[in-house]
Amino acid sequence: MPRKGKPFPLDLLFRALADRTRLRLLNLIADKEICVCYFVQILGMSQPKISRHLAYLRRAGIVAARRQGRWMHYRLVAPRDAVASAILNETLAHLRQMPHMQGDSAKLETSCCNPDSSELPRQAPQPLILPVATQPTAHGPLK
Amino acid sequence: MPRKGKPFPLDLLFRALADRTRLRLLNLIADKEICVCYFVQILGMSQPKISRHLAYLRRAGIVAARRQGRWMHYRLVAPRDAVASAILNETLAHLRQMPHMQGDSAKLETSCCNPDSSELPRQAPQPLILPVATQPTAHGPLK
DNA sequence: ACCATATATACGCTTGTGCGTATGTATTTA
DNA sequence: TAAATACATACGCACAAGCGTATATATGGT
Repeated sequence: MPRKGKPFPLDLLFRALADRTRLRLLNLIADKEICVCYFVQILGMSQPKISRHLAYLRRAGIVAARRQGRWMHYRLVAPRDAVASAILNETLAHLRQMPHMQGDSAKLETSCCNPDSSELPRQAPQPLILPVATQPTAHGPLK
Repeated sequence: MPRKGKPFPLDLLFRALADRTRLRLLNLIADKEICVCYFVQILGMSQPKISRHLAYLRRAGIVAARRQGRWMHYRLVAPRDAVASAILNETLAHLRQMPHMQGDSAKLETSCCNPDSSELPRQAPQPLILPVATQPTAHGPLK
């Protein structure tokens, strides 16, 4: 259950959701931790643009980052506020229904961070399998 | 059931929801048609500010207006997109739970558009009772 | 016709947002 | 230590948002 901490203002959450790119990022990130380079490749956008939107989501308290070597993995985190958390989860559930978003998710399956496997000792980063407690599922609550 | 018309972009809906004043307006309007003068009195904000936010919501296709004499009554309308409509309804349901919003709703019960009843032939405007089909309830879908 | 009322809109300002581009920072590899 | 990689951030710009103030518009009353 999401705890009821500081009164996370709802309009802050909605501002974070009020951008098409950020919605695509959130949909991709909804199921599992994802590396920045995947976002760049799947959305076909510049790395600074992706990074800035991720920073926006991070400041909004919706995602968190974890460093693994050179790579940064982003994951969802539940807003402190119960209502905000519920709305976020409901939104993510709806996003999964949209064809456009499903297209992104499909690309995630077949894509790799470094497509040119010429120098393959450096593998594409794989997301950590987090403990279930902090690993939100597609349908369930964020915890 | 909400029809699936033009692909109402979700980020547009979220931009409309990304403002504290607009959220308060939507919460007040959720149950029944409300006159602008009520908004002004309950939220304690300037009339142009209220009017501008209502215009914003109108342009976003979330509310509609009806003129009755000098007064303008605003009501909710369902976005053409099914997902947008669902998220809006879920958001409204959550708003009703928030103490701050309940405070606004409580004021609506005891407030009147023209508190100085010295010249009372001109009564405060009462909302029309619309047919059920276009009158969204607090819990149910917007139609 | 004239005035009052209710609401909408225009104007000027400040702040926030999104973006491309360039540069900074952390980490690994040679 | 130097170069390369992955990512973050700073800068400048164009534009949208939000606000107070002033003004326009529409309706009703006299």
